[in-house]
Amino acid sequence: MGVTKTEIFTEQQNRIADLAKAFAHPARVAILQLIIARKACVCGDLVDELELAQATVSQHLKELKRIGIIQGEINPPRVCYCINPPVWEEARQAFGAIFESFEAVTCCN
Amino acid sequence: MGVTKTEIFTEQQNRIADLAKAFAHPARVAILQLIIARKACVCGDLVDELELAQATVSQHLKELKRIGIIQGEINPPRVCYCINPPVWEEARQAFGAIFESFEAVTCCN
DNA sequence: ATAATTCATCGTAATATTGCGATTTATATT
DNA sequence: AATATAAATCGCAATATTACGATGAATTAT
Repeated sequence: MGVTKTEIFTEQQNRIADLAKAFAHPARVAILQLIIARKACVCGDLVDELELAQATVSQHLKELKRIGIIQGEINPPRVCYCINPPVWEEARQAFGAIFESFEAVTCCN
Repeated sequence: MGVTKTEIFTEQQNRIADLAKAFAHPARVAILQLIIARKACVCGDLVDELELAQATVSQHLKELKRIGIIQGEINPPRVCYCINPPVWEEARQAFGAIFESFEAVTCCN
């Protein structure tokens, strides 16, 4: 039904899925990379760098904010975005744990 | 339009987005965790473990196969799934690189 | 005050995803 | 051959996502 049955999964599984969504669209990957590369926070420069309309970029930023992986500081008339370190660390830990959980033991090889 | 403009992003950005999609739905996270936990490959046991219809599980498996992160071995009448080590390693590297690229230097704190 | 800017949000359109029942395919068993 | 089992695929419905033009809100500059 296009509606994910979140209630049948664990909190952890739902959170991992959410964190993964931050990277599950190339525009968001590009936005995160730009924010990181510029160390200083980026704002509407993203619109210039990406071939996407301002409204589209704004929507991706909103999604990244919802997940919590970035934060925006209003610095009128601009808004300055940067990585939110605690959530970034949370994501690193979560994915690190998953990747470590598998030790190349497969049956079909 | 619901259609991602993949052509305006780099190969790498598109690939990372694809790899992230493997983890961007709680059902797929659960499936990967089950496959890993059972070391031996899981097949339709997934349907028993998850409260999802067989058709739904099959579709998630198809997506994971498309990405390449799992592989299925036909072992009639069952199909045995397991992690595809090279792609798993690719994902680990890709996310590792991203997470390392940020060193807690933010402007808004 | 007025105009210019930056960005968020609204509304809309198009496409994608999620989920499942029903069916099909493929093989094993009888 | 007929049946049973396992899994993929089809077709549909419902919801989500992606994208953008237009508009609105907030602030700065004139």
